[in-house]
Amino acid sequence: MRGRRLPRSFFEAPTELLARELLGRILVRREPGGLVAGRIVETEAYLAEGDPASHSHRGETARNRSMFGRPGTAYVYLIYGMHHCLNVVSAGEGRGEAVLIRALEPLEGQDRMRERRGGVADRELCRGPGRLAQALGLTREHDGLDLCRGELGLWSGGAERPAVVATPRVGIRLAAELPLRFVVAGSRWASGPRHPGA
DNA sequence: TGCCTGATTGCCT
DNA sequence: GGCAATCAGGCAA
Repeated sequence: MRGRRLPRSFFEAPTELLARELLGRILVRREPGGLVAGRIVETEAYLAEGDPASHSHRGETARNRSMFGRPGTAYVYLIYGMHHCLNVVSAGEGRGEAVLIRALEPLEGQDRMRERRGGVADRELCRGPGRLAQALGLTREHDGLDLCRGELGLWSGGAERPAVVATPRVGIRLAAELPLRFVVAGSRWASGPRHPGA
């Protein structure tokens, strides 16, 4: 059902393309207590050039180092002092581009997710980048992990590819007009304050 | 050294 | 719909 684990070559792709290709894929975390997994239904692309909203826009720092790592690396950062967000490094090593995972459809380990999320409605378990990171128990400790091997990984999912809608990104001020957010059309699991039209 | 801001969330009115 | 919570990086002084 999860298909096969996505290889390095999958991530060595233009960031916008990878952001689309990640929709419908399965994010899996294998932890001592069991498996926690969900289907990606919403992503955002963050580019190296012409994208002042990207963490890499001002160059490499101690915080964003892993964003410049090999494609397939996890970049996890703390935002607003309290929420973690998971990104997947794309393009090429040293480029500083990544895809933010914004929402999942829970597939496995929902009990574990409910514990971590404090008993919210199931629809809220992984709807939003901070929420899914909390549901999977991801923190800065997971920053820099290789998604091609180890406890955290991405799987191909089924052969069917979902219909994709592109919209402006959520919650940013700079370059807010660029249509770099991608959503599985009609998914009830997507976040988005309020998606326009769809 | 200090101030300001942010790829968010959830609680309050 | 508004706003506080909370902290590290980036930049000005």
